[in-house]
Amino acid sequence: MTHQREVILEELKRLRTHPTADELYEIVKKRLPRISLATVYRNLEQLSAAGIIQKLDFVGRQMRYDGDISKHSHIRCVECGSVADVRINPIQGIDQAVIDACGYKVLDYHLDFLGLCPICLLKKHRDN
Amino acid sequence: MTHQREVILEELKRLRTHPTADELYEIVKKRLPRISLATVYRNLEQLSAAGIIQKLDFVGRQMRYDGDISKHSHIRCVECGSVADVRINPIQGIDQAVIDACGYKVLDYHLDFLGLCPICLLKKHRDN
DNA sequence: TCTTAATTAAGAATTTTTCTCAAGTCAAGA
DNA sequence: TCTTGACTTGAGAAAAATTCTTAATTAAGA
Repeated sequence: MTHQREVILEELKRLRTHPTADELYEIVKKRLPRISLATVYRNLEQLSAAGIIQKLDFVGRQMRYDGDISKHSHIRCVECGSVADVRINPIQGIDQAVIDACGYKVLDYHLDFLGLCPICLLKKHRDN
Repeated sequence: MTHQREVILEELKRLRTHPTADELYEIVKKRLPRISLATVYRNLEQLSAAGIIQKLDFVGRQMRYDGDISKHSHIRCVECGSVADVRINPIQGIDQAVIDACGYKVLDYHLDFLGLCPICLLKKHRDN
C-alpha cells in the first residue's frame, strides 16, 4: 500500500459526495501536490477491482466513486448532477424474475433514481 | 424532419440492440453513405430531448439509445457489454420512500441489472 | 418560386480515461 | 545494510467518446 493509495482511499472514504476522478484528484492534491491524475485513476481502478471501493458506472457519462461499499441506491439531480445515497430495502426474488424474462444470469442490480435535489427544487420554485 | 433524421429514427426503432451512436452510424451509413457521425449524435440528442427515443445514460461510460420509450428495465452483460430488455412490474410506492430517505424529489427511476448473457455464460462454462 | 431558418458534412476541438515508459520506491532475503 | 526484482509513480502522449464550428445545403412556409 503506497502512500498515494492510502491518501486516495482515505479522502474518498471521508467524502460523501461520490466524486469523479478529477474532483478527487483536486482534493488529494492538497495533501500530495505532486500526485498525477493518472495515479488517481489507476488506484481507483485497482481499489474498485479489489472490492474496497465502488465504481459508479451507471450515473452518466463520467465515472463516480463511492468509498461506501454497502449496498445502497443513488439519486442523481438532473439539474446539478449531484449524487446522494438512498437506503431502500432490497427487492426480493428479483433474480429469478429476470432470468425468466430475458435469459441473462443476474450478478447485481441497481435501483437508481433521477430527481431534483433540495437546492435545485427550491430554485425551480423561485423561477416559476 | 430531414431525411437523415427519418432514417436514424427508423433504424433505431427497428433495432432491438440498444446501439451506441457509433453502431447506429455504421448501420445508417449503409442507406446514407455520406452521413456524418456528428449528424447521428445531433439527431439522437434532439430525438431524446423530444421524448421520441430514450437515451440510456446509465449503462456504462458510453451512451446507448433505445427506440422503445415504454418503461422497461435493462440488463447489461459484464463480459461483452450487450444490453437486453427486461420487463418487470413497476415498484409501488417507491417515490415516497425515496423522499423520506434523502429529501430529493423523484422524477424517474431505473432498475437495471448486471449479469451474463446466454452466450458469455456458455463461454464461461466451457473455459472452466 | 423565394426566403430564411434549420440542418448538414467534415473536421477540429474538448472531455474523460487509459497507456507508455523512464525513474523511483518498497519489501524480503542475502 | 545492501541488492534485487517487482511494483508504482509522474508526466505526457494517446485513445475513445462526444460536442463544436463553419460554410454549404436543404426544408418548409409565404
